[in-house]
Amino acid sequence: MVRVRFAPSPTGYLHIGGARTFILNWLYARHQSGTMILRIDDTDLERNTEQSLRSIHEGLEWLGLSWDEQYRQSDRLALHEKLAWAIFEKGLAYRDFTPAAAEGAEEHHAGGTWLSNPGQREISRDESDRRAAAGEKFVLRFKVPRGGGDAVRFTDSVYGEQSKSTEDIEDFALLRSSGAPTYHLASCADDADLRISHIVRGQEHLPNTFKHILIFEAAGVEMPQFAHLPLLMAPDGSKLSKRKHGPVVSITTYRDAGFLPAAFINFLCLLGWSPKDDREKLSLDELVQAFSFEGVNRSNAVVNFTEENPFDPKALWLNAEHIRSLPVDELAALLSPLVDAGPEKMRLITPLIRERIHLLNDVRTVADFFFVKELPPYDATELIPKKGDAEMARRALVEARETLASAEFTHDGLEAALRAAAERLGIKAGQMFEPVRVAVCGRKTAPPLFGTLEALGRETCLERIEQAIAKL
RNA sequence: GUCCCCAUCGUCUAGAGGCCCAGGACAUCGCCCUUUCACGGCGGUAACGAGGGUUCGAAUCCCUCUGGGGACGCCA
Repeated sequence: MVRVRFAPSPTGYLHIGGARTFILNWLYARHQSGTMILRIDDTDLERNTEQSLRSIHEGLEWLGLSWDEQYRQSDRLALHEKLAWAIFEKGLAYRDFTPAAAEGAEEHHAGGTWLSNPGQREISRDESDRRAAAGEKFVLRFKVPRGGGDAVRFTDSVYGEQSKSTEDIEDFALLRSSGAPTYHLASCADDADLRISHIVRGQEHLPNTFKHILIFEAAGVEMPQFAHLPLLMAPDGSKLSKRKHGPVVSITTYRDAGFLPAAFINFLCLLGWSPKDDREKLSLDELVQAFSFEGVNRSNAVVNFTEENPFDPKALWLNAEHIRSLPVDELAALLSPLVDAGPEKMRLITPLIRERIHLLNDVRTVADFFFVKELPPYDATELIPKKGDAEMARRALVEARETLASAEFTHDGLEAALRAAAERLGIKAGQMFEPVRVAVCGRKTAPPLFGTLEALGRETCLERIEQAIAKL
């Protein structure tokens, strides 16, 4: 039975790296008909915030990927402590009475890896118990085996065979001097208790895994399978971080800009994973179907954002692709709240703009003229068609006014009427359409003309053409 | 400093010894379609970090270097 978990610590908003970890966990769970667990790793009381917790839920809610079980680590402290002392009783952990290092003490790193504080491992059990009973502060450390030349080994589903000499693993802490469990202990205790079968997380945890293996072994529980994911990087090569890169890495930024969750998920999956068959655009079902750890890459992936363009161009393209493949009614329903338009009108407009927007919010700029009473001011010279002059523009508009007053107000009817009008004036169709387009849209770049006229309605069209004539 | 991981076009990637003087996608450039813009179609520019091996043959295997990233906390 596959059981996976996403275990964020609520110390900041959910960013795209975290979202990607969640998504790949979720895909694996669904692919295997397994269980997806959300576990809030909130053992660091100092840094936890309720706001962060809300942000995580908000982000995951937007993605629309559900989880089956939820836990909060702070509710399970007793479990963690119990494991720590069980390990201690087995003689695999010891009390370290060394006072906490002063702030900024860096001398550890001077001569290689720090392994343990001098003398502490050797304190006898009796003395250790006595000093603890006397109220002396201590931190409980794992007693990493020394001297045997042993190595800790495991097989990562993504990175393959891994091993690390125990000589390179320091005696990490299990319990702090406050008695509170550390991340390593709490995480392993919970993973064991929740019977997590696969630990899928960022590659930054790869070196930690050796410590976790030691804990699992000491706890005498079945070893979970590990799968580490390549990291998401900023274009400058550094690891994505909330602090350094700000809102561009927040998942809500994508939501608020008008990404479709399906497109966003699709994009994140393609960073560090590939279906290996040249497919780029995949639906959620296709992703679930195609996902496997074999498809996960080992090298880090850059999210290509810049100051001017906060979104990776490929993300934008994928979003446009997903938008285009949405049924008109569905897309119209998503769009109408953004521009405060009725569903009727929006259904008419949607087919005109759906090939022209990358983000849902683009509707505001691409289709703005559909929703304003008064067109923003534009230069009268805009009305002049190619190879024409103001007089031609005026004649075209006057003719258009006549024509549109009586024409059948449908796409085909309007096209026929305006083409005939152009012929009557002896000008090219384009020279007829251009002034009309600018008159009704207020600019040269706009959606297809006939559909636009139809959606705008006869009254508005005539009004705007009238105003344009007045400008000339 | 010590340990771990990684290394194919600008970016995301395919490639698990001959199918690769390296394929796809985005971006970019050009052409076509076209009433503008977009969509679409066609085409171009563009990559195996370096050096050694192994092999008849290496992007693919091994070693070294270089480069990048990560971890070394009583944070997670």
